[in-house]
Amino acid sequence: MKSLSIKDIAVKANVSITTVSFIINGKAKEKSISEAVIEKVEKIIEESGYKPNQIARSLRTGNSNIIGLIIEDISNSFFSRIARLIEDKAYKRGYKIIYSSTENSIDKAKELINMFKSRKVDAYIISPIKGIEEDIQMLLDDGNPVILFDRNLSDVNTSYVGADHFNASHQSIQSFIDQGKKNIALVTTDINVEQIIERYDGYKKALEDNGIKYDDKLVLKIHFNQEEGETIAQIQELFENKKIDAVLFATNYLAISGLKALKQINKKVGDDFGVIAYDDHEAFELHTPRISAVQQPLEEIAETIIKLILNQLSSKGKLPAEEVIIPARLVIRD
Amino acid sequence: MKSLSIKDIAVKANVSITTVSFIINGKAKEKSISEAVIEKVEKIIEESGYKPNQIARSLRTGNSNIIGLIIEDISNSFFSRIARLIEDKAYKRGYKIIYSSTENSIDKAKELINMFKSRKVDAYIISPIKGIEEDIQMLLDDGNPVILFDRNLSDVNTSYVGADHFNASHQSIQSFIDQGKKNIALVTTDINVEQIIERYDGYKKALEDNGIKYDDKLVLKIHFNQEEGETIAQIQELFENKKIDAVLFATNYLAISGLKALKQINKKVGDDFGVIAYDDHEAFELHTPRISAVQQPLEEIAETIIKLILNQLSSKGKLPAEEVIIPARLVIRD
DNA sequence: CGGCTACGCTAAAACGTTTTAGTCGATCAA
DNA sequence: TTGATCGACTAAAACGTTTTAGCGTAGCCG
Repeated sequence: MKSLSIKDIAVKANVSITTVSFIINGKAKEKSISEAVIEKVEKIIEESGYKPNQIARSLRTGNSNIIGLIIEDISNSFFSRIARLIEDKAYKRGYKIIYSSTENSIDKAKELINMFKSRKVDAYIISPIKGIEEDIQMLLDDGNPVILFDRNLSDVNTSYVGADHFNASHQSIQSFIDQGKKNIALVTTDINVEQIIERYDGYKKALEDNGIKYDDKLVLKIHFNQEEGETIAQIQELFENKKIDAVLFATNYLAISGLKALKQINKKVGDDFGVIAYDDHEAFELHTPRISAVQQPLEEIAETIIKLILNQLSSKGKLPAEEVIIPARLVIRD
Repeated sequence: MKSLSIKDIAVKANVSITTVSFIINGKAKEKSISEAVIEKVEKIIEESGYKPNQIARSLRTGNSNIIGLIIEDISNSFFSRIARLIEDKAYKRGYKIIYSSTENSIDKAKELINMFKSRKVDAYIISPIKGIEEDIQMLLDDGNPVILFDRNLSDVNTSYVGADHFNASHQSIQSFIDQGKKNIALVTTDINVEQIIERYDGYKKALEDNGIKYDDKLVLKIHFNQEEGETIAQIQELFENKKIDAVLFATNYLAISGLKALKQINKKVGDDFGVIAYDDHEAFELHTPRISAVQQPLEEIAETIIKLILNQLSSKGKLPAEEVIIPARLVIRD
């Protein structure tokens, strides 16, 4: 069963294709189509269940009402939650979202950008990785709205929305120090992205501000794509061999692995061993004792992203890049 | 900067559009284009960075190399994990995935189907809800490959991939009984979908098989879209007012809420109070004590879905609907 | 009465591909 | 010599829309 086309409707209504198109697009009044014809055509459309072919539409108009969202990994709860919020908000404004994960692979990221480009998405929301600066610059040069989030790319002049990682990290470490902790570890990843570096810088600066000497041996950089088992082993090694009374995990999945590691070596979180995780997770609230965490304001981030995108879409000319840094919240538990 | 079209390439290479198209689509040999021309054109394409406009392609060929994935909620870890696996596997076979969440709204589900339809996706993977049978039937009538997963729709004759919810639930309850539990509660939702009903049936049957009388008061049906606070309150009420020594949560988010509820009223999970969650979650492994869970074999489900889809896509005629039920695994912890 | 504008509608071009049905010359078998 | 086949390529239709330009009639102004 072939699906209906505008032509079928035109024939049925005994009017021209043009007329039907005007009616579909709400230009009937403006183009002075008579009330009678409008009603007749609308009735036929209704009855036949005709839906315009969006592909033909896109081909003709050059836009798609689709926003492309490129993230690191949809199965990470930070991203899946933000994706959901963005999807929701975009949907309410008449936009659809297509998303896809890069898995931190430069090649896949490039491919995704190309795919979105050849599908003529109207705008791009990207949590980028180093190595795709050129591709992003090309999108910008072609006049596409692009918003980076979560991580910024300093070499390229785009709008960006993200949390204040430096301060959140600084504040976390400060809270440890205020509790009298001295030997504070940082478990982070080796991916070379801004927000991870900022968290590291915040850690360092807080130590310095309090006259505590930075010790390289207390910082563990986990290789990004490795097996969880190995991660756990490395973390255990850190905790068993060093004198440590507090630790900041730079991502929520590291914190999860870290908590598993602690559990296995039977080291308890508590007054004499503090833990803070960056990015909250359901498991932290449930853990005994409950784990403190830095919460990124997801709702606000999503809302800001959508606002910036819509601004850019509705303005003809290019808008100046805008950076929005949103404070993160340290939630102290138990 | 307008993007290049096949015509630009043709002009540059001084050949016809047709020739370029043949080369792009690997039909050069078959259409006996000379080696020299092939090389020349390929070089020009390479240098200019030309990418075919997929929209025009789709319009002409009627397919898109895109598979539409419709799920309940991307921020639920079960779905986001399966989405990631499906995306990955599809990607390796040259297909892209577009996904979107229904939020259990019939209207949104219908809209999504229409959106995918008008974008001419090649196939549909849907975790359906009751009320969209007709829409799915229409997709089938139009000859589209459709695979349902997670939940089946008995009124419509589609392929389906899902876990064996009845047995998993039965087995869970049986394990409680084997431990000597007598008053076993079930916390489930009121959404009227097959897999939830099967879990309920498994619960009932296991009690019956062991000569335990089914007690309506031990079954709590949580309204789907309600606030978490209310859910927690209801669960607390259940536990405080009834004599209960074990509970099966029918979804992982209910289990999360349930554990929060238990924590607040300071009821400990342990030998005299057993908990099993349906669908595993990182929080369960980390909980003290660790929480047992029914694991759906995500990897296998994703793989099976993709296989069925590809089979249908590559066979011309319609294939008979196929139901694949995959056993779930009860993981007993601590 | 001639020229304008408004009304109600439509023909046809354009968007960027794929694909069918050729064309034109050269080679080949009979 | 002729008809068929092959090699190398191409013109043009088609996919389903949107949109520009325009057509014929009627009413109105001066």
